[in-house]
Amino acid sequence: MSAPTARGTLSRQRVLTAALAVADADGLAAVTMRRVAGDLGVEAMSIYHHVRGKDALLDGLVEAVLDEAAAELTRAGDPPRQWRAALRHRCLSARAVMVRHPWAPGLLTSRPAVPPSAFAWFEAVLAILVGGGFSYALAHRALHALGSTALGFTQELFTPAAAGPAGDDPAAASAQALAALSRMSDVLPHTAAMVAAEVHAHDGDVLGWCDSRAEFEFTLDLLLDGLERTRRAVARTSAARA
Amino acid sequence: MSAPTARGTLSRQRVLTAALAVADADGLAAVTMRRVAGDLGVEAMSIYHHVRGKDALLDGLVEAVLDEAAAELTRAGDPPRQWRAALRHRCLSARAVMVRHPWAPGLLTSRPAVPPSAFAWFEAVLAILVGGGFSYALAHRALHALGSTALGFTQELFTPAAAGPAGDDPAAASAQALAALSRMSDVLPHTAAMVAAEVHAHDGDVLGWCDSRAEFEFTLDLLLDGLERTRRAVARTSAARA
DNA sequence: CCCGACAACCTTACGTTGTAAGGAAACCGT
DNA sequence: ACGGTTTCCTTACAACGTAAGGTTGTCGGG
Repeated sequence: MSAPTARGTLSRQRVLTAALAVADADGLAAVTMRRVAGDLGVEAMSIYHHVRGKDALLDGLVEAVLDEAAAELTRAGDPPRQWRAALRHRCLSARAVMVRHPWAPGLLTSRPAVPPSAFAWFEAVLAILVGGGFSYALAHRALHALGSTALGFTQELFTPAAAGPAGDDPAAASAQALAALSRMSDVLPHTAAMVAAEVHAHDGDVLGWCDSRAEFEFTLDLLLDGLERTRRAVARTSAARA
Repeated sequence: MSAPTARGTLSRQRVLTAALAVADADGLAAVTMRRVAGDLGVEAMSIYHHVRGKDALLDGLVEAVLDEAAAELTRAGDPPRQWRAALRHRCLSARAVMVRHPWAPGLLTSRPAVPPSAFAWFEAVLAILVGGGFSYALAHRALHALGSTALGFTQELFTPAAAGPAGDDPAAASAQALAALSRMSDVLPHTAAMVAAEVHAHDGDVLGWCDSRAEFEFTLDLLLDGLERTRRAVARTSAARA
């Protein structure tokens, strides 16, 4: 017969890396319980002993990607001191990882809740910003602006679903998210501080404090201003050459 | 018995609007052949006579959303003359529609190929930009910069898959995309012109002509510059007040 | 040395999905 | 009235996620 299956050879890690290999090779759609198990020489149900289910597997995948991003960050050398360079450094590192795993951005934004490991990333970005003299309000806007484009992910950061189950009551969910966040203020000091500052500024309007319309316009104007400026710059240089 | 099903009552339009209703009500995951058919009082297989399959149904959905965006555009009044205001107008219209259909951005970016109707949108944006004095090169960058954030969608615009089936040869696919595009130069003059200009500038490096790394850095710097500027502006006003 | 407990792993099975194949029924032009 | 075409239904299958429970390997204590 074939060699008896080596017992005790599976593990959450092995499952996750197998899933990642499948995604890299054949895309996210190919990441199937049966396929991942098969690649490990094992039956589908077996991996349920190491991963709660498909959703947990996908969560594990984003976790893996974010870990890789963190690794990439250190691999790319010491972070610059200046906030601008430091942010650039971070964004380019994130992008490098996303390019390696083209399925990652889609997965990130499709996850129902913000993966916990992502909070660490945001916290670091926030630290850079406030360290560079940004107010929490502006840092908040900056986070959104850099969001989908530069960080490669970010959906609605503090969307109700981010905090855990809270029925269908958005107010309760929001309050719950706030509570969860303040409980983590030791690990995520800047994030917690930012939320506190914003909540205070909007004076209890907890639901609307992340006014995405305003965020959107802010980002949009940032881009439009920048485009206008470079347009003028280009016009000037070509005029000078003539 | 129940009333005999009225024949000839179905149509691609009815199927599409039913699917859109399902997506709005219960999310994109609820858009199932059986569910959509059921909501139309019909069996699953029946709608295959009006839609080639699930994929075509989803394509139809994005088409519907983009049509709605076009409608929103005219509903929001005459477009401003200035390129800046005109672009802003367009982006905000797009956003309004995306907000109405939260599942839309995810669907847009998850579609394997750029939906044809999206090209019309890009063409219009390009027209605004070149009308405002942008070179094709800069307009191209602007398109990417506004991309995911401001337009709400845009993935890799001219990704090989955009042009149709071409096996696994990226070079062939790219050439095919170019050919398809030049064939449409009457409908999409600016798009075709931009591509032509860029191809010429990069002198045959067809594969890398849409260097996403450069695009990324351009957008990133646009944002960082803007952030720095507003940070300084805020610092100034608060200093003046003190 | 054996043996009971405990993982790790497999088997079977169910409900759901997309869709291929072909049958029945209504409509339409002649 | 009737043949053809369109429209819709029935049946069926493969692939998916996963619940339930059986089997087998490993290991510590008697």
